Amino acid sequence: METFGGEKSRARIAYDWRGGPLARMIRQRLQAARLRPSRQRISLAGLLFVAGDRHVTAEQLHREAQALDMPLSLATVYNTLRQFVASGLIREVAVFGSTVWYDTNTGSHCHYFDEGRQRLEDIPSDLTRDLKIAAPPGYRIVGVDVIVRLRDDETLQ
Amino acid sequence: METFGGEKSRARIAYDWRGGPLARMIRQRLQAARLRPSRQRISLAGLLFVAGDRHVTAEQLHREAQALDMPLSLATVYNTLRQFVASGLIREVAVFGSTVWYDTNTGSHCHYFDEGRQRLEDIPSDLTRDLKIAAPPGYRIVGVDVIVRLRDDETLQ
DNA sequence: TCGCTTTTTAGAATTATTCAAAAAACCCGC
DNA sequence: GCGGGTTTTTTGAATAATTCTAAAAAGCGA
Repeated sequence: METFGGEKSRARIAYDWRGGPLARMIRQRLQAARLRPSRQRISLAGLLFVAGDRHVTAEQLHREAQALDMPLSLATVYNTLRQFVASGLIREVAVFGSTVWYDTNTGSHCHYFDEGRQRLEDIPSDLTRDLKIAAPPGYRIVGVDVIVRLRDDETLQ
Repeated sequence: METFGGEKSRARIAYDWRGGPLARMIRQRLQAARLRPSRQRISLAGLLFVAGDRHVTAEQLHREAQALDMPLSLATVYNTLRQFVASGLIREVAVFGSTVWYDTNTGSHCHYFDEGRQRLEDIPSDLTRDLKIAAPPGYRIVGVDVIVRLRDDETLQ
């Protein structure tokens, strides 16, 4: 096991991976979505798509990027997440509270929200398949959000 | 058909109903929830519970109260709605966007959200009955929110 | 009515997010 | 590789929804 070992080398790692094979895949993904592969977009896409399904807020993602010395502003995180949503790379999830959550899994599925730890997670099975929903006349369904709010037994009382 | 006919008489109506039979029922409801029946709480409960199921934001409710010359501040509307939620008189609904919605129907049911007109409505049948949800070990389910987002055909394109 | 507690209020503070304009980065043809 | 037009990013201000704070008002029991 190896630690990162200091500011400089972390910076190099954060910078260097942008030339690697992972970065090439991400560039392709961005290009397919007609988004110019800028440093910042590649960095953020890296964080989002490297490790399976993720659920993050803009603030969280920004902190993560900073911890890895990826130079980008909070505004860019917000902009980029919005663009990624618009391009269908990720999706928004409506949760209680004032914060918007982003989910890298764009398929049809539902969420648990842990109110104590403020964490969002996928529900393994797709519950929405069981729902028989019809749009009222004159309307079209643009999305279905199911969120199951949880409290862990300690927090509960 | 009769109009309200001017500021004064609207003010009297808004004030006077607080002595009537409706107000008595609302007082009882507040008392049952261990909330002191202040003018403001009675006024707001009146707006919320007189006319069947309602879906409102704090801002909307405040405007409504002002239009009826009920004297109360926006902060009170926010406080009161939070207390009503805590007492189980109403419930919150998680919707996209930064605004919290309140629903006077506390039973298990789902919602349509009209994104064009920004309006929330109950879905007649209770879809959640079809959902087979289990809490992960160590957790308890404190609520299930299903919101079906709609666009009307004009707004759509 | 008096006095104690709860509630309300106005306005400041906070939080999450968006906006606007300037600076920087990207990309194309040469 | 280099200028020039376009796209992105950035900083800081602006906004929107909500909460907080301390003081004033209202409610309530003796």
